[in-house]
Amino acid sequence: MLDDKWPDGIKKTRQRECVLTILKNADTPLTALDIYEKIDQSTAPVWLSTVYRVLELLAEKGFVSRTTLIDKGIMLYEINRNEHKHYAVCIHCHKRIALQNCPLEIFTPELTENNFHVVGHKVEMYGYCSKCYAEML
Amino acid sequence: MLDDKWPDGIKKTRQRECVLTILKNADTPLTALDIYEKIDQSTAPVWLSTVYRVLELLAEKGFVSRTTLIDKGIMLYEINRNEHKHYAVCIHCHKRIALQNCPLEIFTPELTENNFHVVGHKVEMYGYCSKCYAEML
DNA sequence: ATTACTGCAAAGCATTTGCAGACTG
DNA sequence: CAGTCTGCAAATGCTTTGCAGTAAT
Repeated sequence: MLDDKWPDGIKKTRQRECVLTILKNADTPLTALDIYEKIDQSTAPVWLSTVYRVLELLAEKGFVSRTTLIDKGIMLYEINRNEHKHYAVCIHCHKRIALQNCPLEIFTPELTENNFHVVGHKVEMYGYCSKCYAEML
Repeated sequence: MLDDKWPDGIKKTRQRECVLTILKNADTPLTALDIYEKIDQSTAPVWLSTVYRVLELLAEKGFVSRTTLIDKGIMLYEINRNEHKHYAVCIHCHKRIALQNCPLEIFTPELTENNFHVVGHKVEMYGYCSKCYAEML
């Protein structure tokens, strides 16, 4: 995906590849700042505002999807690999456990009834992971 | 719920009842500003920062739950009435259609396997409502 | 009376925007 | 070369915080 040429009038730049690579290698959704900090700023700097702009572009084009942290309203980005879109999120340590099942067809009849055209979806379960739950007892 | 006495050392105040009433009467999640604007500031003013503080308290105590708008990271609050927790959200006009089905038992085996203790959950479908979809064509 | 809560102002912080120079195709 | 993109700085806007006075138990 996007290894060679980018679509339309969208140019392939070092900064964009930088962000994309990090997202590809991530196994959990990242904040813009996370991504910024993973970039080696000493040799090939990429500004935080650029990271935001790249993320916005990628989201707009459908290459990444956005979520938010529960408590704070901080935006998280993850690459769309058509998997790992459902998580159990620990309220305490924010660890995310990817869930495999996707039962969303169950909503389909309701949605067609409303003439709603689905583009994406999000499922998150909130609670305590085993470790944090143990600590609380 | 909370009609009479409030729990623990938590005091019942005009401001808190104000916010709570608005949340109870709302049929869709609201932002802090929405709530602030619904309060009659000319006769019984409640400051926006107070609204935030009340919402934080209510969320902490489990009386309201939080969501966020998709594109912007703006927090939405809705009262926990153990229903209407699943929405189809229009990307364009932000209209929310409440969904009735809740197929989340499907996740249960995975969660117990991970020793994850569920407290809450959220399901949101993103797309275009019939009106906005028609406008786009 | 004690402790918690609110008004108010100011700070905090994630995100966005404007503009001039740099780079891509 | 034309049209995009990025560095950089400054602004924006939601949310939080500090403090002194006010109200609830």
